[in-house]
Amino acid sequence: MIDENFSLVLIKWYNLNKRNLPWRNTIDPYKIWISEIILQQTRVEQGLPYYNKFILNFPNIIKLSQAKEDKVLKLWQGLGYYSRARNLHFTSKYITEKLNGEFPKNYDGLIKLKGVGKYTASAISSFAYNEKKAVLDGNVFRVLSRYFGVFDPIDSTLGLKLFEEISFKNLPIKNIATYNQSIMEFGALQCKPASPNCELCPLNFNCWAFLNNKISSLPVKNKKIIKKERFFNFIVLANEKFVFIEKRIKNDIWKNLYQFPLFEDSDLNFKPAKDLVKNGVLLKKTKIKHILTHQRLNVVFWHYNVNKLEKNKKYKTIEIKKIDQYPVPKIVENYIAENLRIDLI
DNA sequence: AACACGGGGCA
DNA sequence: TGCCCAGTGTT
Repeated sequence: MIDENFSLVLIKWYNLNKRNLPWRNTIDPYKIWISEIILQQTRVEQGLPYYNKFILNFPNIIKLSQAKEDKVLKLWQGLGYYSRARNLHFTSKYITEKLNGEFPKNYDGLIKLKGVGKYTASAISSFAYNEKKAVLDGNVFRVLSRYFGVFDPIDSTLGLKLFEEISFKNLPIKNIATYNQSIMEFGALQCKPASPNCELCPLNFNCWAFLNNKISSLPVKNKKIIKKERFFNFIVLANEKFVFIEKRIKNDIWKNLYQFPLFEDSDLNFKPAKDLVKNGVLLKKTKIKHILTHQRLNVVFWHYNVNKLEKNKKYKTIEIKKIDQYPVPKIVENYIAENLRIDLI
């Protein structure tokens, strides 16, 4: 499955239709790296403001390596998949301390970095160094499967090998970087997942899926995701000035983010332990459903007002006005915004 | 090979 | 609701 015309058409389309994105105006591997990590499983529109914030706060790898993890996670707050931020920070220190501050200059060096897999190593090595590597992301799977009519599941081992072969064989002789950008941009803007406008597609004259009316069945994916039901009870224990928080340290969602003291239960019948909330007055009880990719969270915020916040071994007592320094999950951020920053207490 | 990991947008 | 998004690390 090789089409000599394929890459030429895509590059031509790209030059006419590409968006102006900040990471495309640089060959600084650091900035390209940041953008690629941010964009993993994330739409350009969602990631763009985070990229700008990141580069503003950490213009180079030294600055990132010197930062506290809390600050890195705070800048990442709301973007999800927080291991990306932790690995980004870890790798910045690794490059600064162990690689003498020098960014790896090829695919083989890049792929060894934590948080950098096949896709990202291909992207950085082609964009920054014009190395001959084909990017293979969600967009590319979609474009290739439709154009060449490939029904092998993209999440199977055999399917993956086949797509790697097809994508590599269709690389142009030169302009690897531009071609890789082209096929991804084409997937994002033209060959969209749902209802693409194939009538005005520059590849429609030779697109297998279009010619066979199979656009909506490609690409093929095997696995279905199962949602786990969980029951979270956050105890917001506060007086006028202070509140308890804790850090999530287990290998679970939101690792290394902060939250109000959490009591996870197996159903909705939770009641806060008396010794924790003694002398407290229940001001408000807020129930919220929070849907993640793999989990359905049933969250209850139990908001208690107390006169005095006694020292607690398990929890950290912080000033409410300083709570914005701590990275928190989106649902906690929402609660803070609606209940703690305004004059409720 | 299968699974865990967030949050938002769209049909 | 279910699927997808510039995927990767762990088990």
